[in-house]
Amino acid sequence: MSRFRGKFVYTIDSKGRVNIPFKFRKVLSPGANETFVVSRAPNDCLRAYPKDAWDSYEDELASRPQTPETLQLHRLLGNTLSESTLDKQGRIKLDAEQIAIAGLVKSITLIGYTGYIEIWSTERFNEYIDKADDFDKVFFQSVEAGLRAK
Amino acid sequence: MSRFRGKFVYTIDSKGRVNIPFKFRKVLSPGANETFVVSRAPNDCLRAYPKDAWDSYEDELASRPQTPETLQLHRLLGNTLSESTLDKQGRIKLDAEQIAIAGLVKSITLIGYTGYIEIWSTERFNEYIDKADDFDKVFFQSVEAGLRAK
DNA sequence: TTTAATCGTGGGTAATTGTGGATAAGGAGA
DNA sequence: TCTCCTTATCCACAATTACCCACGATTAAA
Repeated sequence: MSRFRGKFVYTIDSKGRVNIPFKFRKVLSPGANETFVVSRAPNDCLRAYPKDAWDSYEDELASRPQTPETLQLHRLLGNTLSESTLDKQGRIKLDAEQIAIAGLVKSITLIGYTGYIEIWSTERFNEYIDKADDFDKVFFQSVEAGLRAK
Repeated sequence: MSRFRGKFVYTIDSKGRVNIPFKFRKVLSPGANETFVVSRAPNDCLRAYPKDAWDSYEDELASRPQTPETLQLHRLLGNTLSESTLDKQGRIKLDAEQIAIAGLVKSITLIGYTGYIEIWSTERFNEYIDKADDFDKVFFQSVEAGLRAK
Protein backbone atom coordinates (compact mmCIF):
# COMPACT_ATOMS: atom_id res chain seq x y z
CA MET A 1 0.00 0.00 0.00
CA SER A 2 1.17 3.52 -0.76
CA ARG A 3 1.73 5.54 2.37
CA PHE A 4 1.17 9.15 1.47
CA ARG A 5 2.16 11.52 4.27
CA GLY A 6 2.45 15.22 4.87
CA LYS A 7 1.06 18.46 3.54
CA PHE A 8 2.27 20.28 0.45
CA VAL A 9 1.21 23.65 -0.93
CA TYR A 10 1.51 23.93 -4.71
CA THR A 11 0.07 25.78 -7.65
CA ILE A 12 -2.44 24.71 -10.26
CA ASP A 13 -1.62 26.08 -13.71
CA SER A 14 -3.87 27.39 -16.47
CA LYS A 15 -4.07 23.94 -18.05
CA GLY A 16 -5.41 22.30 -14.90
CA ARG A 17 -2.17 20.52 -14.12
CA VAL A 18 -1.30 19.79 -10.48
CA ASN A 19 2.06 18.56 -9.37
CA ILE A 20 2.19 15.43 -7.24
CA PRO A 21 4.82 15.83 -4.51
CA PHE A 22 7.98 13.86 -5.16
CA LYS A 23 7.59 12.08 -1.83
CA PHE A 24 4.19 10.79 -2.93
CA ARG A 25 5.45 9.64 -6.31
CA LYS A 26 8.26 7.79 -4.59
CA VAL A 27 5.91 5.65 -2.50
CA LEU A 28 3.29 5.13 -5.21
CA SER A 29 2.70 1.42 -5.62
CA PRO A 30 3.94 -0.01 -8.94
CA GLY A 31 0.52 -1.58 -9.46
CA ALA A 32 -0.95 1.87 -9.97
CA ASN A 33 0.98 2.28 -13.21
CA GLU A 34 1.65 5.95 -12.50
CA THR A 35 -2.08 6.50 -12.67
CA PHE A 36 -4.48 8.14 -10.24
CA VAL A 37 -8.25 8.06 -10.06
CA VAL A 38 -9.60 11.44 -8.98
CA SER A 39 -12.97 11.60 -7.30
CA ARG A 40 -14.99 14.00 -5.24
CA ALA A 41 -14.80 13.80 -1.44
CA PRO A 42 -16.67 15.33 1.51
CA ASN A 43 -16.39 19.09 2.13
CA ASP A 44 -15.88 19.99 -1.52
CA CYS A 45 -12.44 18.62 -2.00
CA LEU A 46 -10.98 16.02 -4.34
CA ARG A 47 -9.23 12.76 -3.69
CA ALA A 48 -6.62 11.07 -5.80
CA TYR A 49 -6.36 7.31 -5.34
CA PRO A 50 -3.68 5.11 -6.88
CA LYS A 51 -5.45 3.23 -9.64
CA ASP A 52 -5.10 -0.17 -8.00
CA ALA A 53 -6.35 1.12 -4.66
CA TRP A 54 -9.40 2.62 -6.35
CA ASP A 55 -10.16 -0.75 -7.90
CA SER A 56 -10.51 -2.25 -4.42
CA TYR A 57 -12.59 0.63 -3.14
CA GLU A 58 -14.86 0.27 -6.16
CA ASP A 59 -15.33 -3.41 -5.38
CA GLU A 60 -16.35 -2.55 -1.86
CA LEU A 61 -18.86 0.01 -3.14
CA ALA A 62 -20.29 -2.45 -5.63
CA SER A 63 -20.79 -5.00 -2.87
CA ARG A 64 -23.03 -2.70 -0.86
CA PRO A 65 -26.75 -3.39 -1.20
CA GLN A 66 -28.25 -1.08 -3.82
CA THR A 67 -30.42 1.04 -1.63
CA PRO A 68 -31.59 4.32 -3.18
CA GLU A 69 -28.86 6.09 -1.18
CA THR A 70 -26.08 3.82 -2.39
CA LEU A 71 -27.28 4.11 -5.95
CA GLN A 72 -27.27 7.86 -5.63
CA LEU A 73 -23.74 7.77 -4.27
CA HIS A 74 -22.61 5.70 -7.25
CA ARG A 75 -24.05 8.24 -9.61
CA LEU A 76 -22.70 11.25 -7.77
CA LEU A 77 -19.24 9.71 -7.67
CA GLY A 78 -19.35 8.75 -11.33
CA ASN A 79 -20.33 12.26 -12.24
CA THR A 80 -16.98 13.78 -11.31
CA LEU A 81 -14.64 10.85 -11.71
CA SER A 82 -11.56 10.88 -13.87
CA GLU A 83 -8.40 8.95 -14.45
CA SER A 84 -5.08 10.68 -14.99
CA THR A 85 -1.55 9.46 -15.57
CA LEU A 86 1.51 11.36 -14.39
CA ASP A 87 3.26 13.35 -17.09
CA LYS A 88 7.03 13.42 -17.31
CA GLN A 89 7.17 16.22 -14.73
CA GLY A 90 5.06 14.26 -12.27
CA ARG A 91 1.78 16.10 -12.68
CA ILE A 92 -1.82 14.97 -13.12
CA LYS A 93 -4.55 16.80 -14.96
CA LEU A 94 -7.87 17.79 -13.42
CA ASP A 95 -10.91 18.54 -15.55
CA ALA A 96 -12.96 21.71 -15.46
CA GLU A 97 -15.81 20.27 -13.40
CA GLN A 98 -13.49 19.00 -10.69
CA ILE A 99 -11.71 22.34 -10.54
CA ALA A 100 -15.05 24.10 -10.16
CA ILE A 101 -16.29 21.85 -7.37
CA ALA A 102 -13.12 22.15 -5.33
CA GLY A 103 -12.88 25.88 -6.05
CA LEU A 104 -9.29 25.59 -7.22
CA VAL A 105 -7.88 28.90 -8.35
CA LYS A 106 -4.18 29.14 -7.77
CA SER A 107 -2.84 27.87 -4.47
CA ILE A 108 -3.54 24.16 -3.92
CA THR A 109 -3.01 22.14 -0.77
CA LEU A 110 -2.27 18.42 -1.06
CA ILE A 111 -2.47 16.26 2.03
CA GLY A 112 -1.41 12.65 2.11
CA TYR A 113 -3.42 10.09 4.02
CA THR A 114 -2.58 6.44 4.19
CA GLY A 115 -4.16 5.31 0.96
CA TYR A 116 -5.10 8.49 -0.88
CA ILE A 117 -4.27 12.14 -1.42
CA GLU A 118 -6.69 14.98 -0.78
CA ILE A 119 -6.60 18.03 -3.03
CA TRP A 120 -7.96 21.28 -1.62
CA SER A 121 -8.07 24.94 -2.44
CA THR A 122 -5.57 26.27 0.10
CA GLU A 123 -8.03 28.95 1.14
CA ARG A 124 -10.84 26.47 1.77
CA PHE A 125 -8.62 24.04 3.58
CA ASN A 126 -7.42 26.69 6.00
CA GLU A 127 -11.01 27.73 6.61
CA TYR A 128 -11.93 24.13 7.31
CA ILE A 129 -9.10 23.77 9.81
CA ASP A 130 -9.97 27.06 11.49
CA LYS A 131 -13.60 26.06 11.89
CA ALA A 132 -12.71 22.58 13.10
CA ASP A 133 -12.75 21.75 16.78
CA ASP A 134 -9.82 22.47 19.02
CA PHE A 135 -6.92 20.15 18.24
CA ASP A 136 -6.41 18.96 21.80
CA LYS A 137 -10.10 18.17 22.21
CA VAL A 138 -10.21 16.09 19.04
CA PHE A 139 -6.98 14.37 20.03
CA PHE A 140 -8.33 13.15 23.35
CA GLN A 141 -11.69 12.19 21.84
CA SER A 142 -9.82 10.06 19.39
CA VAL A 143 -7.85 8.34 22.13
CA GLU A 144 -11.12 7.47 23.85
CA ALA A 145 -12.60 6.16 20.62
CA GLY A 146 -9.53 3.98 20.22
CA LEU A 147 -10.00 2.55 23.70
CA ARG A 148 -13.69 1.87 23.14
CA ALA A 149 -12.92 0.02 19.92
CA LYS A 150 -10.89 -2.56 21.80
CA MET B 1 10.15 -1.07 20.31
CA SER B 2 12.47 1.89 20.72
CA ARG B 3 12.78 2.95 24.34
CA PHE B 4 13.49 6.66 24.37
CA ARG B 5 14.41 7.98 27.80
CA GLY B 6 15.61 11.22 29.31
CA LYS B 7 15.50 14.95 28.68
CA PHE B 8 17.85 16.86 26.38
CA VAL B 9 18.10 20.58 25.74
CA TYR B 10 19.32 21.48 22.26
CA THR B 11 19.15 24.23 19.67
CA ILE B 12 17.07 24.56 16.52
CA ASP B 13 18.97 26.25 13.70
CA SER B 14 17.83 28.70 11.03
CA LYS B 15 17.03 25.88 8.62
CA GLY B 16 14.65 24.17 11.03
CA ARG B 17 17.01 21.33 11.85
CA VAL B 18 16.85 19.66 15.26
CA ASN B 19 19.41 17.23 16.52
CA ILE B 20 18.21 13.87 17.80
CA PRO B 21 20.13 12.88 20.92
CA PHE B 22 22.71 10.19 20.30
CA LYS B 23 21.10 7.99 22.96
CA PHE B 24 17.81 8.07 21.06
CA ARG B 25 19.45 7.27 17.75
CA LYS B 26 21.19 4.32 19.37
CA VAL B 27 17.91 2.70 20.43
CA LEU B 28 15.95 3.58 17.28
CA SER B 29 14.51 0.38 15.84
CA PRO B 30 16.06 -0.67 12.51
CA GLY B 31 12.57 -0.94 11.03
CA ALA B 32 12.24 2.82 11.23
CA ASN B 33 14.89 3.23 8.54
CA GLU B 34 16.38 6.25 10.30
CA THR B 35 13.08 8.00 9.69
CA PHE B 36 10.71 9.82 12.03
CA VAL B 37 7.14 10.93 11.55
CA VAL B 38 6.55 14.27 13.24
CA SER B 39 3.02 15.15 14.31
CA ARG B 40 1.30 17.64 16.50
CA ALA B 41 0.49 16.68 20.10
CA PRO B 42 -1.58 18.19 22.92
CA ASN B 43 -0.47 21.49 24.50
CA ASP B 44 1.19 22.80 21.36
CA CYS B 45 4.15 20.53 21.20
CA LEU B 46 5.38 18.07 18.59
CA ARG B 47 5.99 14.36 18.66
CA ALA B 48 8.45 12.33 16.67
CA TYR B 49 7.54 8.69 16.16
CA PRO B 50 9.80 6.08 14.59
CA LYS B 51 8.38 5.46 11.14
CA ASP B 52 7.42 1.85 11.77
CA ALA B 53 5.62 2.73 15.00
CA TRP B 54 3.64 5.44 13.24
CA ASP B 55 2.69 3.00 10.47
CA SER B 56 0.86 0.82 12.97
CA TYR B 57 -0.98 3.75 14.50
CA GLU B 58 -1.95 4.98 11.06
CA ASP B 59 -3.36 1.58 10.12
CA GLU B 60 -5.61 1.71 13.15
CA LEU B 61 -6.79 5.21 12.24
CA ALA B 62 -7.43 4.29 8.61
CA SER B 63 -9.53 1.31 9.65
CA ARG B 64 -12.08 3.49 11.46
CA PRO B 65 -15.31 4.22 9.57
CA GLN B 66 -15.15 7.64 7.94
CA THR B 67 -17.61 9.56 10.03
CA PRO B 68 -17.40 13.37 9.93
CA GLU B 69 -15.57 13.22 13.28
CA THR B 70 -13.01 10.72 12.09
CA LEU B 71 -12.47 12.66 8.91
CA GLN B 72 -11.90 15.79 10.98
CA LEU B 73 -9.30 13.99 13.06
CA HIS B 74 -7.50 12.78 9.95
CA ARG B 75 -7.37 16.27 8.55
CA LEU B 76 -6.25 17.92 11.77
CA LEU B 77 -3.47 15.40 12.10
CA GLY B 78 -2.51 15.54 8.43
CA ASN B 79 -2.36 19.31 8.55
CA THR B 80 0.85 19.34 10.57
CA LEU B 81 2.34 15.98 9.74
CA SER B 82 5.71 15.40 8.15
CA GLU B 83 8.24 12.70 7.59
CA SER B 84 11.93 13.30 8.05
CA THR B 85 14.99 11.12 7.72
CA LEU B 86 18.09 11.68 9.82
CA ASP B 87 20.86 13.50 7.99
CA LYS B 88 24.49 12.46 8.32
CA GLN B 89 24.77 14.54 11.50
CA GLY B 90 21.76 12.88 13.09
CA ARG B 91 19.25 15.68 12.68
CA ILE B 92 15.65 15.86 11.43
CA LYS B 93 14.02 18.79 9.70
CA LEU B 94 10.85 20.48 10.90
CA ASP B 95 8.71 22.56 8.60
CA ALA B 96 7.68 26.17 9.16
CA GLU B 97 4.15 25.37 10.35
CA GLN B 98 5.34 22.89 12.94
CA ILE B 99 7.88 25.39 14.23
CA ALA B 100 5.16 28.02 14.48
CA ILE B 101 2.72 25.82 16.39
CA ALA B 102 5.29 24.65 18.90
CA GLY B 103 6.71 28.17 19.20
CA LEU B 104 10.25 26.98 18.60
CA VAL B 105 12.74 29.80 18.57
CA LYS B 106 16.13 28.72 19.78
CA SER B 107 16.25 26.48 22.81
CA ILE B 108 14.49 23.15 22.31
CA THR B 109 13.70 20.51 24.88
CA LEU B 110 13.46 16.88 23.77
CA ILE B 111 11.96 14.34 26.11
CA GLY B 112 11.97 10.64 25.45
CA TYR B 113 8.92 8.57 26.30
CA THR B 114 8.73 4.89 25.65
CA GLY B 115 7.63 4.93 22.05
CA TYR B 116 8.05 8.54 20.94
CA ILE B 117 9.95 11.76 21.50
CA GLU B 118 8.31 15.05 22.41
CA ILE B 119 9.75 18.29 21.08
CA TRP B 120 9.04 21.46 23.03
CA SER B 121 10.11 25.05 23.18
CA THR B 122 12.22 24.99 26.35
CA GLU B 123 10.44 28.06 27.64
CA ARG B 124 6.98 26.59 27.14
CA PHE B 125 7.94 23.26 28.59
CA ASN B 126 9.19 24.82 31.80
CA GLU B 127 6.02 26.88 32.06
CA TYR B 128 3.92 23.76 31.57
CA ILE B 129 5.73 21.93 34.32
CA ASP B 130 5.47 24.90 36.66
CA LYS B 131 1.73 25.23 36.08
CA ALA B 132 1.06 21.51 36.37
CA ASP B 133 -0.77 20.16 39.38
CA ASP B 134 0.93 18.75 42.36
CA PHE B 135 2.98 15.70 41.37
CA ASP B 136 1.52 13.34 43.97
CA LYS B 137 -2.06 14.25 43.04
CA VAL B 138 -1.45 13.68 39.34
CA PHE B 139 0.28 10.41 40.10
CA PHE B 140 -2.68 8.90 41.95
CA GLN B 141 -5.27 10.27 39.51
CA SER B 142 -3.52 8.53 36.67
CA VAL B 143 -3.36 5.25 38.56
CA GLU B 144 -7.13 5.41 39.03
CA ALA B 145 -7.71 6.15 35.35
CA GLY B 146 -5.64 3.11 34.51
CA LEU B 147 -7.80 0.93 36.75
CA ARG B 148 -11.02 2.23 35.21
CA ALA B 149 -9.83 1.52 31.68
CA LYS B 150 -9.49 -2.18 32.39
C1' DT C 1 46.17 17.36 33.61
C1' DT C 2 46.62 16.36 28.97
C1' DT C 3 45.11 14.07 24.91
C1' DA C 4 41.90 11.85 21.99
C1' DA C 5 37.52 10.78 20.53
C1' DT C 6 32.69 11.75 20.22
C1' DC C 7 28.76 14.59 19.71
C1' DG C 8 26.24 18.94 18.69
C1' DT C 9 26.12 23.20 15.63
C1' DG C 10 26.69 26.15 11.66
C1' DG C 11 27.29 27.31 6.92
C1' DG C 12 28.45 26.69 1.78
C1' DT C 13 27.61 24.19 -2.50
C1' DA C 14 25.60 21.26 -5.83
C1' DA C 15 21.77 18.55 -7.19
C1' DT C 16 16.77 18.09 -7.21
C1' DT C 17 12.14 19.55 -7.53
C1' DG C 18 8.28 22.56 -8.84
C1' DT C 19 6.54 25.68 -12.44
C1' DG C 20 5.69 27.90 -16.81
C1' DG C 21 5.82 27.99 -21.52
C1' DA C 22 6.82 26.07 -26.31
C1' DT C 23 6.41 22.52 -29.57
C1' DA C 24 4.58 18.38 -31.59
C1' DA C 25 0.95 15.00 -32.13
C1' DG C 26 -3.71 13.49 -32.42
C1' DG C 27 -8.70 13.97 -33.35
C1' DA C 28 -12.96 16.21 -34.71
C1' DG C 29 -15.60 18.79 -37.81
C1' DA C 30 -16.33 21.04 -42.14
C1' DT D 1 -8.35 16.36 -47.22
C1' DC D 2 -7.55 20.39 -44.88
C1' DT D 3 -7.95 23.22 -40.86
C1' DC D 4 -8.65 24.19 -36.18
C1' DC D 5 -8.79 22.85 -31.57
C1' DT D 6 -7.50 20.03 -27.93
C1' DT D 7 -4.21 17.07 -25.58
C1' DA D 8 0.20 15.41 -24.51
C1' DT D 9 5.28 15.57 -24.58
C1' DC D 10 9.37 18.14 -24.14
C1' DC D 11 12.45 21.76 -22.63
C1' DA D 12 14.32 25.32 -19.54
C1' DC D 13 14.55 28.20 -15.49
C1' DA D 14 14.58 29.24 -10.57
C1' DA D 15 13.88 28.30 -5.89
C1' DT D 16 14.44 25.11 -2.61
C1' DT D 17 16.45 21.31 -0.39
C1' DA D 18 19.69 17.96 0.97
C1' DC D 19 24.35 16.73 1.18
C1' DC D 20 28.96 17.62 2.59
C1' DC D 21 32.60 19.54 5.25
C1' DA D 22 34.55 21.89 9.17
C1' DC D 23 34.69 23.84 13.75
C1' DG D 24 34.06 23.73 18.77
C1' DA D 25 32.50 21.92 23.00
C1' DT D 26 31.99 18.24 25.95
C1' DT D 27 33.10 13.76 27.67
C1' DA D 28 35.98 9.85 28.27
C1' DA D 29 40.44 7.84 28.68
C1' DA D 30 45.37 7.78 29.71
